[in-house]
Amino acid sequence: MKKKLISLIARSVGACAGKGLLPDVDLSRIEVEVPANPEHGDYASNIAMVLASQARQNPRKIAQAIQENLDDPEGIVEKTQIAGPGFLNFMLKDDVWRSVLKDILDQKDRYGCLPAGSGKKVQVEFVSANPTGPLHIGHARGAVVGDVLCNLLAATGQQVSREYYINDAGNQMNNLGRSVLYRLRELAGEAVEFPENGYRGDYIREIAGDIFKKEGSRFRDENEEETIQRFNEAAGAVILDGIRKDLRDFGVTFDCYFSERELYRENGVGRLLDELQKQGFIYSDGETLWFKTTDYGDDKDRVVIRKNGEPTYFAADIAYHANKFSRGFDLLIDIWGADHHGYIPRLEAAIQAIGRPREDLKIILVQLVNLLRAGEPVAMSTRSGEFVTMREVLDEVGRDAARYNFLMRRSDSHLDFDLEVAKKQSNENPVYYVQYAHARICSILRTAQERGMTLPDFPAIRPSLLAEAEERTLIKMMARYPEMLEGAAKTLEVHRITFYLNELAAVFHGYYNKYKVVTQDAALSNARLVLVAAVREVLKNALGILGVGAPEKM
RNA sequence: GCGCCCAUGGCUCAGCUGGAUAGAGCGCCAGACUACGAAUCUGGAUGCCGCAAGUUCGAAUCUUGCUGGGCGCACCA
Repeated sequence: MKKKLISLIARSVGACAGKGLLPDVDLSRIEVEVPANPEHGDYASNIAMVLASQARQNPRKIAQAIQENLDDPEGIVEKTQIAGPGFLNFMLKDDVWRSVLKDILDQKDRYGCLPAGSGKKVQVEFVSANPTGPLHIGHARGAVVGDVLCNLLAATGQQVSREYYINDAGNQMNNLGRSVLYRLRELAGEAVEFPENGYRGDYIREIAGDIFKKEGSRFRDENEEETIQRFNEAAGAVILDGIRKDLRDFGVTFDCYFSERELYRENGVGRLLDELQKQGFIYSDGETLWFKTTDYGDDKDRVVIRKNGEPTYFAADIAYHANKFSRGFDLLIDIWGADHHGYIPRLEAAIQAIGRPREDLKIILVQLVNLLRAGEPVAMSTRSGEFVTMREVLDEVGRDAARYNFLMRRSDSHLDFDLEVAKKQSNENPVYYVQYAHARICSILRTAQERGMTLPDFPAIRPSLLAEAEERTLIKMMARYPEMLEGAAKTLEVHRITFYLNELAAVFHGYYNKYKVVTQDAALSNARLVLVAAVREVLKNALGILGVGAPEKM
């Protein structure tokens, strides 16, 4: 709808320019929006004010010229008006609005979506937690935001690949193997002092227990370094399996799990560093190799090969992102915990050094979650093993409520997650508000069916019967749904979907309490059944993108 | 010390990339089921949009400075 109006305005401005009324201007700056106040029309454009400074004319005069030169071959505009400092307001014909109902019922679960393959090839990397322990609640937020973003991008035509990067080469993994070894020694009856920076969670004891059952004290006959390496891999595999299962139960799946070790096979990291050194991005100070990230705005250069000859995490990450691009993606999106924000400049520097514009990598920071129980903070620390896992949250509050709660804030804003509130099935918990609207409509349709009515085809109803203010509001809100999705996809802001859903559900609940859908008047009932069926479809589609269920009964 | 993010009713937060009278939910007060589901609805009170300048037709939104809070600042990942 917006697009149609923009092209109407663009043609009018062009016509004005042709007549010498206006200078030629940049048409890409035409904006159309939905005014906050319905009296200001269905849509409004600020074009005249934008042009005023360029054209050095009174904005109202410009608006008038545009208004007079509007050519509306499809006949969608009922009337226009000039208001305020120079807004051009549009009222659309009722038929235009009612045709939205037809679109929704025709397109069903594709309503609001753009054709597959019409967009870019995008890769989204998210979660990417080290397989050193189960996922906790902070990972859960990143998982949901990433998953929903992928759904959203796919719905708006992008070709999306979901990826989990496994940091399985490095010190953290050695800690894991060592932690297992020490628990195993305890089981074998040795008196040991557990390493300071070891992982203390119970899952380590379980893994050690399994190994002990299988092989007893075999570790005593082995070289310690080799044993740790062996336990790293064994424990990492077990933990990663658990992570995959938790994610799957949370509704999050990946197309690819990419192992950091993969990068080191056939010396991929080394070869890339050599290449960059040839190009002058890497220099040596005799002992270590440095990447000149300051060339691209970082505040200092970064080490890629340590004094001891080992590559840093950053070195691997450069190779990893080069690898991603080599797989043909137009756009990479990384989702990180906000505590990693200091890492952004160096990675942006790196992707520019490997020959990509900065816009080809977008990094979404997800703020940390404050976990509460009935208002009281819950202490969390991975190392000490005192933390609430994603699994526990899932079991306690359920998938739908947990996911919805993570989507109620902008991702860069802190989130208080209260377990008691999230599991309450009450009005404090917005997920049920939206789901209830859906279930209610299903109930209405069941009732209609019991009374012998069937959902009529759109052409069979008299759309002019939908004349109540609430009905018009519902229709207009549903007409905005595709625009909302596009905006959310463009800005990568998934929370917009949640807010939209709350608003649509609110308008519906208000309508429901005021008017009856199934009445003695068959024609009116038919029209209203079509309306609420359309609302149900939009609710279901949006909930589907959020990965939240749309129950028919609750 | 340097850098990034945040600051909007009592609380938790939106505010569609600069628009018209700043909005929701929770909480508080008062009401609505012999009704297609009351997990719902209707009405009411609450705001120097942290402070101060600047940019312009127009600022919660952009710029700069300050205040206050969070997070980073490894040859960890």
